[in-house]
Amino acid sequence: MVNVGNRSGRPRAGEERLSREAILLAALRIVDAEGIDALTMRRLAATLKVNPMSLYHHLPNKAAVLAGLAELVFAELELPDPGDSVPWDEQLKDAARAYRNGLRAHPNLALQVLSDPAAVSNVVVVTMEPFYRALDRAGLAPRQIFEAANTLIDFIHGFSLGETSVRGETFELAPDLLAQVRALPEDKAPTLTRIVNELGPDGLAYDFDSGFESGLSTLVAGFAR
Amino acid sequence: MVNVGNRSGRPRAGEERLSREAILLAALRIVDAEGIDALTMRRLAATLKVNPMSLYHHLPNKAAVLAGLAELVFAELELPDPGDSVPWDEQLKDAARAYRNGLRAHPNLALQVLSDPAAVSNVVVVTMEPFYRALDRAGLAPRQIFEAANTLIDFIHGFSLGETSVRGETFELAPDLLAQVRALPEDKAPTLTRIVNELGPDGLAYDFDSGFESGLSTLVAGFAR
DNA sequence: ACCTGAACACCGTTCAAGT
DNA sequence: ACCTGAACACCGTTCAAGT
Repeated sequence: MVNVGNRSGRPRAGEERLSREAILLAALRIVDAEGIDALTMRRLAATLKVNPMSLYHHLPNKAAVLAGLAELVFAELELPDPGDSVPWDEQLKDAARAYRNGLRAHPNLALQVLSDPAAVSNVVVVTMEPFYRALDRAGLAPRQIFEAANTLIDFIHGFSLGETSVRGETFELAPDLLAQVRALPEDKAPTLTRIVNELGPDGLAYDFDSGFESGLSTLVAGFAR
Repeated sequence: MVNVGNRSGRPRAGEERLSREAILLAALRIVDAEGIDALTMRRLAATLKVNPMSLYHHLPNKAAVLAGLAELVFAELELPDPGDSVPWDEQLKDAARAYRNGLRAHPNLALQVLSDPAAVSNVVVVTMEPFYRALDRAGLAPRQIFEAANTLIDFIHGFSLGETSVRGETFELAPDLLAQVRALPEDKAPTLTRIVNELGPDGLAYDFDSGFESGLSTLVAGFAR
């Protein structure tokens, strides 16, 4: 492996070995492959074959790296806008599905992304047009559109949090609901116990896709009231 | 300050200076007061006037401390169950409000709590009875009850994530929506731009309480369809 | 301006030794 | 079993020095 110029000193113009973008892309690869805890400034520098301190010329600190990653994930997000060729509720659902899928593309980053107010605020501005357009077509008033969009986003965020948190964890960490309920003291939660038993093991095998669709349908019905 | 026995060696029975519970309570105080990053094993030991390594006799590692904190927060959670004296939708809303308030009690811990699958799974079992009872009274089938409860929980989680993330941050981090939208290129997001402009600065002053209520109403209407 | 090396003030955790 | 002290293998970041 040729060691192309890890001498110190300022590189000539156009020969910079780093850039904010290159650093963030390398960071994203680490996080995607090994999780958020694997991302350290030193590790990041090593994969870029650079001194750890060099990073600080492009990003002020580690928090900025994480914020930049949230930005990257949302920048990749492109909600489809089928225009008015489909009913408003399908338009809304499609946009919601695309948003969920965008978050799933980098599950190890979801927590970071969803808890970064600046990133979330920005994504609302950049990608929410299909949401607003669909809700407008549904005939809602401006205030209702605003609140409906927020409610839908909150649902997707909460859903994605659950969906991405479970991934990669051992199943011991998400113990079987049926067994847990049956271990409850008698009559501690009678309705829950009855419902869970009626559903049985098969009915409780949670499927994320159908859970998401169920939530979407409920919300659309609620908006349409 | 008297230094009561920081000699080494095993304490006599009943004179143990530590316990899992005491450690977790001390950790909770640190996190509540100074945020999750302030919690280190060394810092935690210092506030307990104990050697850092002593903690490891009660909790296997730092991850176990964080998991224990999530457990604590949810253990405090007590959803009111007014029984059948109120309509089912009020019963459901009240339980949802109580759940939200439980998460707000420790905002610095919300992220940790919501992303801990074991803790979330456990809270569902222990506190969701009012949700299930209300939805049962609404006349939903078991499968619908299960999915409705999940949808409601996801909404509350997503909402709480937004609510607690913004807290304590400088407002620069959640830039003004109106200004952001107006900075967009012409016709990038026409509907969004129109709606936001119609609402104006006052209409956009987001109020978490009314946002939560709006989401609850939408969901209840959707469940009742 | 951009990269480097040494250094500072921390981390979580292992291990051997005390009682 | 429970607590301690020293040590290991890390962190993020500051600072002075190179070009």
